[in-house]
Amino acid sequence: MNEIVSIDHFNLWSFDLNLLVAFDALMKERSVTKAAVRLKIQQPAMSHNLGTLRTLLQDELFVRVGQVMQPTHRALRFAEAVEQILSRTQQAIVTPAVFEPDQAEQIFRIGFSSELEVLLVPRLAAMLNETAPGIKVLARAVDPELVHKLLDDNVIDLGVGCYDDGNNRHRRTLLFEQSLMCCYNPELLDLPETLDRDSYVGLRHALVSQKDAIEGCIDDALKRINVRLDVSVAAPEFLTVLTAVLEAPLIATLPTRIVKRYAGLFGLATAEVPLDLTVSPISMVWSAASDNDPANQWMRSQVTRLVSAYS
DNA sequence: TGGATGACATTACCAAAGCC
DNA sequence: GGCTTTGGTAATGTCATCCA
Repeated sequence: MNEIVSIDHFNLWSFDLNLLVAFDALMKERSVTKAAVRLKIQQPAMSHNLGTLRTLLQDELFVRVGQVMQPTHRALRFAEAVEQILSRTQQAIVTPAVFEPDQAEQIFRIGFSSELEVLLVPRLAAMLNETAPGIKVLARAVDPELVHKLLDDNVIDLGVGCYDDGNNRHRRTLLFEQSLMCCYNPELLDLPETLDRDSYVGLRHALVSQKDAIEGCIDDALKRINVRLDVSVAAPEFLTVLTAVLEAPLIATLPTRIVKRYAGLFGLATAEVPLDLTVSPISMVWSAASDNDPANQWMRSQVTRLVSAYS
């Protein structure tokens, strides 16, 4: 088993690694002049390189035998290591960075607003299980006000939710516009099929809130139209809000996608929101530093594809 | 003929000073 | 405090030449 040796950067810095290239050329050509031609430098420059190598390695390295520069025993041993170093370095330089999802082993940390977490994570899990079994997703609810800091601190790789542009360290793409619907338990609330504004405002409400404010995520939209709701329950998870509505005579105002997907499962009735509520669109945000990272690019494309399947 | 060496030119690096 | 400019120094390369 190879011993792992820590790199002494200071000593390597003081040793010009181009000397290894010069040494390799000398080994292959067995001639200072031909080695110089190979590296497209003049013969004296190569001679200087050989002189420096002789000083650093405290060995003649090459001795002239007739027309040939014959390597010493020390040079022959050194050559094996140099060959490996240069060939691996060249391979690392010329091999483009590619991301192979079926081979990759990686954990993606994605911050979601709770609607997107509920809608996307199950499909993301199914997709990864099928096409990229080594990739895992660590999902977490992220406050819109914190998402850019979490990206900066490398706590999350992507954010998907109701997020703004951030600054020039961040990138954002719009995924879809949001709309809202209401749902309630028809056994606890006797409401007409079409709700009017006064009836809606007069009810007790359950809302999703990832902030301290009980008015929840639609707080700004309500303020714009000068409406205040009587909020009985505000919780960060949609599931909590849906079960609250199931148990209590409350009405929930939630993203249309959530209502259409889960209201039926809970036996809840649905209704249009009788207010002109304009809420922020759903975006995906990431750090500029990971903009060209193939793995991050791949995950962004997968999220975009899964989201478009809902549209 | 081919490697080694001295003189000179160019380039890179570093530290100090000035500016915002 | 951070960035840019400037001048000094060291490293590196080329040319010319010497020597084995």
